[in-house]
Amino acid sequence: MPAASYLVGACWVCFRRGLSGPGAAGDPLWAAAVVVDAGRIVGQRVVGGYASGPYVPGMLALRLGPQFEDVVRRLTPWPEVLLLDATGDDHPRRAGLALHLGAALDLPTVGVTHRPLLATGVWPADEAGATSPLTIGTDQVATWLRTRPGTRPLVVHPAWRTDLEVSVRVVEASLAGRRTPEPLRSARQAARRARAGQ
DNA sequence: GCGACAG
DNA sequence: ATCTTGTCGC
Repeated sequence: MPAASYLVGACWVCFRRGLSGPGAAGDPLWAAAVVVDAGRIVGQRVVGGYASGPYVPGMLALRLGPQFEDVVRRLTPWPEVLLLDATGDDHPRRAGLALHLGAALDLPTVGVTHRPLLATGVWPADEAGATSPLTIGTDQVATWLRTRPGTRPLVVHPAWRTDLEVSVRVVEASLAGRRTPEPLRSARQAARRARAGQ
């Protein structure tokens, strides 16, 4: 039997260039979602829309939740896991957007961010694959992951139906030699391309 | 009062 | 998010 396809999805939202500060409801945006199979894009959707509210730390879902849900629902084929720039348990109410979106879509999710929201932890060694825990109190809620030497580590957040171990494994498997997982890069590129067309 | 603060 | 600037390395 052939090896099973491993379909990894990702979604991204970008705003008009030059927008600064927290923004507001009604900000024009472009949302993109992709599905990648062994490094190849096998599904892609892009949609224009408007922000539901301003950006407030801890309430990202109120700004972008409906837009992410809308674009991902249009995706075919359906991925096995979805990556997005958001947190899971690293949140004031242990309910970051990655958790919300996975629950709403009944789809396993993994958050990937540049920095933690509340959690703290020392950076891992400067070697590919090095990790260190990010904790809130005594609970590990996310993992620092050095995806490439000499670059800032990423924060990997377990979210809907994923755990600390699986989330790191999914991210490492989708790096394709870059610092950022390839599906997320593709989704960002698709959103920006749509923006450029307007 | 001041800085921090997923995107 | 998005912008700018500067630096390092291939």
